[in-house]
Amino acid sequence: MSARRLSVDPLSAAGRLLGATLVGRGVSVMIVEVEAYGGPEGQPWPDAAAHSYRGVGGRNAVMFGPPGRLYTYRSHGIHVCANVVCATDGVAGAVLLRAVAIESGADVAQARRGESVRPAALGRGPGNLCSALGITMEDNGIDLFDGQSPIQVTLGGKRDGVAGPRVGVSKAADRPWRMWLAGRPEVSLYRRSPRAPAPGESD
DNA sequence: GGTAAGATCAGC
DNA sequence: CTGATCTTACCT
Repeated sequence: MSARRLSVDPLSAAGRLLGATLVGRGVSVMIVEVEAYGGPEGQPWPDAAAHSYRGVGGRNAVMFGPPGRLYTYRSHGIHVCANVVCATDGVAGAVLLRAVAIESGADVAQARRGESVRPAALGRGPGNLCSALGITMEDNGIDLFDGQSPIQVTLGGKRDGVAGPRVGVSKAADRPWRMWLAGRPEVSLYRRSPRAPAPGESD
């Protein structure tokens, strides 16, 4: 089982997921943009921006479980976002999927997103990506390496990733834990969270 | 028991 | 820039 290849720190796992293939629900995509997230103080990668920072809670239990599972959460009460869990059982770590390039099933993705959405934007953004792939909160915790799962991942692919600061977070906003494939039109434009302190400020 | 903020997105 | 919409965490 190659979920073992995700038994590493979040940034390394992010690098391994870049260029990987995700298949399920009539669509096949390549991952082109991700963000790494750590865990609480006292664990290997304390990360104030992570959902797991305050310890195991209601929604984030999957983040503390074994690698290779899907961790979904609802954002702003509206969108669903998806992470791939990394590290080891008991240690929190995950990689947020931020953008994908549709390889096949673009018609299915287009139907889910709406006919007016441009092709490069079909899988751009964490919420949009889940919409395009048909991922819902029902999928929280599924094993992406299990052939029975509705969504499955295959590692291996490009390794020419570029790193920069994370998008949307108000804490630890300067940490360069976002990675993407340079030149890909599906990658979202960087914009700092309006709630984040000025660059370089401690928080 | 109340409230504010949030790993977002689309439309002005 | 703002509204939509709801869950969680933290406060009194």
